Amino acid sequence: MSTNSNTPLNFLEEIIEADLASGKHKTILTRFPPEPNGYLHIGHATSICLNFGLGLKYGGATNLRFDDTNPVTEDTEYVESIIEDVRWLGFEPANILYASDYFEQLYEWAKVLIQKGKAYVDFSTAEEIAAMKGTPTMPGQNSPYRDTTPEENMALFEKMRAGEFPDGHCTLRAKIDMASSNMIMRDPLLYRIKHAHHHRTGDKWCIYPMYDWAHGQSDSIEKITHSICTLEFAPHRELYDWCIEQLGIFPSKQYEFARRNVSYAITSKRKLKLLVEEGHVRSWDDPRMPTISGFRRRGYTPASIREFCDRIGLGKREMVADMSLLEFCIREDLNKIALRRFAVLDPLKVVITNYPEGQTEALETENNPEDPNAGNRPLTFGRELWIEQDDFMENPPPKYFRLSPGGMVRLKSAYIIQCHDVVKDANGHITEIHCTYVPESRSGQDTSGLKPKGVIHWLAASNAQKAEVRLYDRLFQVEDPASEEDFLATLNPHNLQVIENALIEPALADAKLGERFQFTRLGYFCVDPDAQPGKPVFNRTVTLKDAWAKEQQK
RNA sequence: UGGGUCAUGGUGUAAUGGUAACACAGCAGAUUUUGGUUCUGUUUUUCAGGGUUCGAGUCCUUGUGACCCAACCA
Repeated sequence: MSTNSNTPLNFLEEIIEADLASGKHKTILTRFPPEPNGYLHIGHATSICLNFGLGLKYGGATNLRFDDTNPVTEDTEYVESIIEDVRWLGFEPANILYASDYFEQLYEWAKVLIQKGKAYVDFSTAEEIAAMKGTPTMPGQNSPYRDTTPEENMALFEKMRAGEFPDGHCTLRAKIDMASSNMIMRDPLLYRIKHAHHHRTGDKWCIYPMYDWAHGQSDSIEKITHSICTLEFAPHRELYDWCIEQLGIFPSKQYEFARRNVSYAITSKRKLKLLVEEGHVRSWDDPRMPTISGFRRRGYTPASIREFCDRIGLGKREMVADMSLLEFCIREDLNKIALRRFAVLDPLKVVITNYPEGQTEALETENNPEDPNAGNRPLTFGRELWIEQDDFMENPPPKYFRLSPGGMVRLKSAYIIQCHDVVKDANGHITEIHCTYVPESRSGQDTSGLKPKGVIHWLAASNAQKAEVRLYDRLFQVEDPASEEDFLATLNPHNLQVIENALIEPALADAKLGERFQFTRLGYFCVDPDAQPGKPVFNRTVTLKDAWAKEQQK
């Protein structure tokens, strides 16, 4: 989160600064409250950056609190991955807490409500409750159990806890207003019976609080000052405030912002799960997945994701941020820090006919032109080289300034070469090209006076190594796959291209997990966890901007 | 025919009654031993009607449109 005072404040920052200025709060405390029932995705990342960012910006703090009130969907596996993802993004929670830590307190508070005549045990079925709920335009009807005495309710609620009723036999409901124009206020359910094993409390409980009874009170217990959630919870705010007021506890306040979506991505838990289960991707951390673990494996840096979250802004209207902004952020970050390396993904052999057979020569090139401190590395030049197929055309179109028959090109950090022969097989496919090099054009001591426009990367056949390279493209072909009737039909068939036998320079052969590189002229790449000693595997994080590809599309 | 939230370029976000701006994307050019980076220029904007005002994206009013709410999910 930027602390630049020149940047305009978003509406939450305005609220916080007003609260701080008025003395309503001396410091702020926010929270990120995931339910541990799935893996975190880019949408969660924006919420994490928002909550932790505000805590940091205003010298406050942020809790990570698991909203673990529904034991049938939750698991410690998710707890662990969520903690890992939050830390990977670069944030350290002030406290790692669980709504389940507050079950006893929430139970006591429910009894307070019962004593006040503000809650009752309802034996209606789910269907009956739904039928009595009314509709947005018609008031609901009171439950026949609504006027049970506090004494009776207290005994019944204790029986609920004691396990004397089966699942779904009854619920505890707040007694508010069945005619409220806000559907949420029509006697909301507070507790339901679930004889289920909870990942933290085990079999201690068979009644579990609903979101509305757990969330606000958990905020209050932790003395959260600004409880930030998405817009769909706006109608819940009335109930949030009602509960806190009935109990007379610390008045945490809820503020809503619009969920921040990203184009070409999907954030529905169900749909993400489908992609994994049906094998459209390999796993939850597949580099094509919009999960935080997917972005991590893809090679995105935490800084780039934080920068993206800062740049997309914040508001209260439905929005879809451009994936191209995320790509801009990762390129911007990696351009500064990634070491440059040569790799040839689609090799074409070049023979330098005027270079002595068996001879090699040591050259040098910069590790990162954006960072003088990154130093240099050695390259080996020789008679036989590899270049990209794309960097040679027998019949080049206008504006093509790479290699072609009779044409000249600079081999980066080496010599200028000129093509004089194209060798083809019986089918007419080019098998290799023959060139001459200009001995006096050696980089750094060029006296040739030649200025070819094209500069291409290359590898010496004598020491090029093999590697597997995985090229990823957008998972979906449409900007908003979630709105499609069949989102699977919009999967990009070319979202993954595996190159088994790419060639890399020796300096890349022992790259370690977590290292990121720019493959010169190709894009940014990182080491995949599938890599083994002697068998490197690289993922393409993002391509470089490609003005030539754009020119060709015209 | 209820309530809530919202409406500014292609996408986002500012402008808090006083010249509609910034970023990304796009386009054009300069530089470049990465068709990268960097730099310069540039196309495109206030949902509609009415009103208040010297002056309205902003205030009032009437519409229109979008999203959310009738889970023993969060």
